[in-house]
Amino acid sequence: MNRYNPLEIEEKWQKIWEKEKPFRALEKSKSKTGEEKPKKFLAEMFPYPSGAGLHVGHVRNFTIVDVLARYYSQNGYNVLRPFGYDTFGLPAENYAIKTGVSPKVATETNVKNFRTQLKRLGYFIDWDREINTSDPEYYRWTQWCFLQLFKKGLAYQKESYQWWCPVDQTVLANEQVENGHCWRCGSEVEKKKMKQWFFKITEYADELLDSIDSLDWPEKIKTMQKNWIGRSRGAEIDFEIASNAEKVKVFTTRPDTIFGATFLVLAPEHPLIKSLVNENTKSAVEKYCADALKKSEIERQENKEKTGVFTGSYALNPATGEKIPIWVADYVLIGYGTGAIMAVPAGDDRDREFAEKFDLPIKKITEVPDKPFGEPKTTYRMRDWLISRQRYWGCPIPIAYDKNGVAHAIPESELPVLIPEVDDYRPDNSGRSALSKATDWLKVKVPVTDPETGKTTLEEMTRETDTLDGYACSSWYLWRYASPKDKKNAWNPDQIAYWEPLDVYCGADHAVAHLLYIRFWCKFFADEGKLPFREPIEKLLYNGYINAPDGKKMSKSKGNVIDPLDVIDSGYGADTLRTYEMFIGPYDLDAAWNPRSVGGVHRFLNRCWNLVFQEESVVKKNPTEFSCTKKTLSDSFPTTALRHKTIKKVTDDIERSAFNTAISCLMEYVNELYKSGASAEDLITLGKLLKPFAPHLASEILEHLSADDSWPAYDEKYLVADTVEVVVQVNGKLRGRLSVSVDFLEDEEKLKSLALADPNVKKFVKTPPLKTIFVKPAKLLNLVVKN
RNA sequence: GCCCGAGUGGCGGAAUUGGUAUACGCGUUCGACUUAAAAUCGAAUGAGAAAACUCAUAUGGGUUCAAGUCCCAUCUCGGGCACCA
Repeated sequence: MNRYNPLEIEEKWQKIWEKEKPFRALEKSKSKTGEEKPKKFLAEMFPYPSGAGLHVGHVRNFTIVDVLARYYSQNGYNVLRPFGYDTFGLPAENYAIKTGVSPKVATETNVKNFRTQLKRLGYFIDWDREINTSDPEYYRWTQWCFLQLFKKGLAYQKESYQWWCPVDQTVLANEQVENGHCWRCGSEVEKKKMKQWFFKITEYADELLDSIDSLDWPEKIKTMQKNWIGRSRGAEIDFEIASNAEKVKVFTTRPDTIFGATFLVLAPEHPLIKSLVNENTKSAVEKYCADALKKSEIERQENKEKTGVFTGSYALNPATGEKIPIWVADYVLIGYGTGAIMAVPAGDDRDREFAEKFDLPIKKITEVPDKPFGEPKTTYRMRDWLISRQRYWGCPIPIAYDKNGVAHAIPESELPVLIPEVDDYRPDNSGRSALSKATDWLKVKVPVTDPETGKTTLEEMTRETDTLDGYACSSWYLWRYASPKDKKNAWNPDQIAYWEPLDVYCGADHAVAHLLYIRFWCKFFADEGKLPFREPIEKLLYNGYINAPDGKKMSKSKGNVIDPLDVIDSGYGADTLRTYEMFIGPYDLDAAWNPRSVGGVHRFLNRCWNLVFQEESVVKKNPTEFSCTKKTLSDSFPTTALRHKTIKKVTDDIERSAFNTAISCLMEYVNELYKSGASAEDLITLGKLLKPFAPHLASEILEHLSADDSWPAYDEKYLVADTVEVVVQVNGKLRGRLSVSVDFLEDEEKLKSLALADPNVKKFVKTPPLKTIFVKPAKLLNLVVKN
């Protein structure tokens, strides 16, 4: 046979897989043998299909899932590994604005390209379950989900100050603002007062927080989510205003420090400020508040120097009865607690700094109240999820407004609300999306029932022109995977009961946003009786990034992007690429691309090929036992123990997601077989163990040896040798090695005398040992002596 | 500032429960094959030493028969949050 030619082999097997569809998940009811297979449902975070095609980072992410899918499949599981595309979003829309190509067309092209590339990697994907969030058949159900939340009051409108990206001309969720910059275009965000749609995620704040500990997720992600939710327990205390009947409600985590409260501070946006100013202070306070709003959040963050202004009014400290001044300052945030604080400069650094700057009293806390002041209150750092986007290429919000501006749900029977075709995709300056330009589409008749007569009439209304945050589309796709073609339901309850929750989810991003939102929706739909579980993801693998060879992030502008298709086409093939990305290091750490190491992995696969297909001139085969056709072997065959050891190690390593060491173990195995010769059983085992990583080559090997791909079992009895090495230490230092019969491991006295007979050990043992310690699993004997 | 991680050869990394530190790969050196090169195969490869050994897992202490692993302190790097009362 010829040399290892990956491109030829890969094309052959990809054609076979395309035709035979071996990666289709079995419907539970259709289980062939009658005997039910256990299920495994695995998925990666579905990608945004960009015009650039697959990235090596995608390949790492998808290959992890692929290794597991193939491993579980080889172990007899009914595996569901679907695939999808997160296709709504700004890149397609901005491309449309630039080129005039509609986002729909551009998206179709990109998805097609992605699919072709994915197939060239030989992925174990059930292609009959492909989904796409901008497909009307998909987004009608996104709209349905919205309506369920709307019905329960968990989708609501609120006028408030929100993050606004002036370049993308849309509002953003808190989770999409990174250091005061837009997560997509990087421009500085502003605050804008707008009426917007929200999902009431705070309703589930406690459960989202309390159930984190039970998740089999990386601690890093769990901590980030805990911090994001940021629960604080404290109290709300009313402070009476000296000059009028109003009260200022403050939130504090330390109500016990109230004796040290010497002034109050309100956020510049606080509604009570108007009633607190007098003729002397009015203009200064108004100017301060207006400036604070104008200041970008960056400025507010960068300039930690305290600023503020006195309102002219006083409040009464309920503990001391003292009159204390009320100030306005931007270090108090309107969105947290009550937007007002009692300042305790003796106990709080920020308050002290403020008091020192404005010469306000600092009073030592000498007394603690017997009965606590105020009402116990819990607050959260997390805010409700802002879901309106003033952009064209998103899922339309299924809402219309009557002539009084009241929001009405579009009836479920009228879904989907399709995205209208427009000529100009640009949002306008008014803060409305391009949907507002589809004048015919805007008009809709919605049935309204008169509460008195009970009569239903059709009323002409105007459609909502905002679209949904893309994260809404990805908050339920894992459930759609269970029944992606269902025309009657967002998800089919029987299929959900069988497949879900997801066993393993793998991704490298969205630690708080997506992974929090999907938990929120899961709890909501569980409360609705639509899901039989409260956490959607059993196990989360959060993989690291792949960086350029210099360790820096790959980016088009730096010109250091490695294209996975180039790696394949250069002659290495997909198996080398996949195996290399699993070998590059622990899956959860960032890694730098190393072109030479790719060559090393290719050499390894080449050696695998040679072992099976090459003539004796290259590989020294076992002179007595080697035969590719011989299926039964004696236990005394020289590589039997090694084979069983390798099976155990590779199995254990895949189970604990240590893909890099699983591969190094296979390398050792192959190196050893090169030296000692291989039996047919050894080679079949190699093919089986290799298949999750290099499925094309492994399929070729197994076909050649007429073997199936069932995962091999190991037998403990082969893992114990007749003769074992016992390490001898003196005071913890290695001084000798004994080769002894395995029976001696039971006889510590015998080992001790053998050790003391060793000339090298003798040199270090001048007096009889005080004690000896024998560690059986490590086969280590430590002699403790006093010399 | 606060909260997490992580520091091991020339490089990526291994050591899973406190028990033989440096597996595997890259690189380098030498050898075989070749007119030659590539490819391939074999050998060596933490530092010092001829060797016995000694010293090495960021730094300094500690616990232990035994520490890369546990404890305390310090330094460096990475990530997250950041005026959240």
